[in-house]
Amino acid sequence: MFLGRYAYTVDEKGRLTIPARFREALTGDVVITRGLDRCLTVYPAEVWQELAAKVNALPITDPRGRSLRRLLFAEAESVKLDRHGRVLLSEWLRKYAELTPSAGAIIVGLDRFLEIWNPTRWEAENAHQIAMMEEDPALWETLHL
Amino acid sequence: MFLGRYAYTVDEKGRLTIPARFREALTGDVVITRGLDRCLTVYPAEVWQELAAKVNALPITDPRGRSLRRLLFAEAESVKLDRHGRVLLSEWLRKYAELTPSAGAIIVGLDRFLEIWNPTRWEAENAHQIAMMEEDPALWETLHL
DNA sequence: ATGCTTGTGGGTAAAAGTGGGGTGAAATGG
DNA sequence: CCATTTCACCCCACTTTTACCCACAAGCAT
Repeated sequence: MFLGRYAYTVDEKGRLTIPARFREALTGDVVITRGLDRCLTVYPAEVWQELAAKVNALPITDPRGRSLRRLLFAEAESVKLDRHGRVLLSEWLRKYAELTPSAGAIIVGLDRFLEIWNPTRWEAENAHQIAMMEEDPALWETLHL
Repeated sequence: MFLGRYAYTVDEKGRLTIPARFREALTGDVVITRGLDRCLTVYPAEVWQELAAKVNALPITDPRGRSLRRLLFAEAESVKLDRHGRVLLSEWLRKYAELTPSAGAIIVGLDRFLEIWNPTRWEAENAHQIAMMEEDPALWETLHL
């Protein structure tokens, strides 16, 4: 269960530390790929398998299915954490999510997977989220206990 | 079943004592997140699971689903009580709910979960509740209990 | 009164975060 | 096919933060 929002640095080599409390669930292979909204997504192997299966089930005749396939699979990387719990992000992925040493990175726990954000982009997204909820309070209904 | 209102202090390290009578129901993981009206909410693990399951059911391709997911999970923290029944609140959550060592905190039992309030905000909210009830009793009819 | 439980504060040892250097393997070019 | 270079991986070292432990103080009940 990944929860919370953490600020970390990206070093000159393109390495990013994963929060210590998440590492236990990321011992094996980890898949990093492009996410929607210009962030990166990080999946434990099992969760990735599930997601891949769902995408593979989409008919190849659906243009949206083809796009989603390319978005997820084309730039995906299977990596392992190093001894200090860091992952090496390819230059391509770093560029996609605008991750630089000076800007740093925000790691967000989303229950079953993680997202990696450029901090200023995350702030903007956050403001956007709040605005959307205020505009459309009915969305909160989903949360009724 | 959480009931009652209790006053506690927040120490310099950001720790907050949970009332002793509540601890029995909070032995495992506890999830703390921001609530509406600038308070924090505290959920036992089982109650949180219910919430999380509902949000996870939303597809990632729906922009509103993504926003809701990020709102709920990103600002939540999974914590354990320490040996003395205290939780450590992140700086971010403390700032959101205006919790400082000098102000202290009010813990409110709300049956299935708890709320944590800045004392003066709680008083204002309390007065607001009563005023609303007295001014326009008809408002409450819609709840038809 | 006197134990016991609860609330509060602080100190310390361990772990986490960050950066840099060396080594071997793969890639590139002649 | 060989020489050179680049890059990823592993190791080490330093700094900061976290979490655990203990000690004291203040009720409450016996």
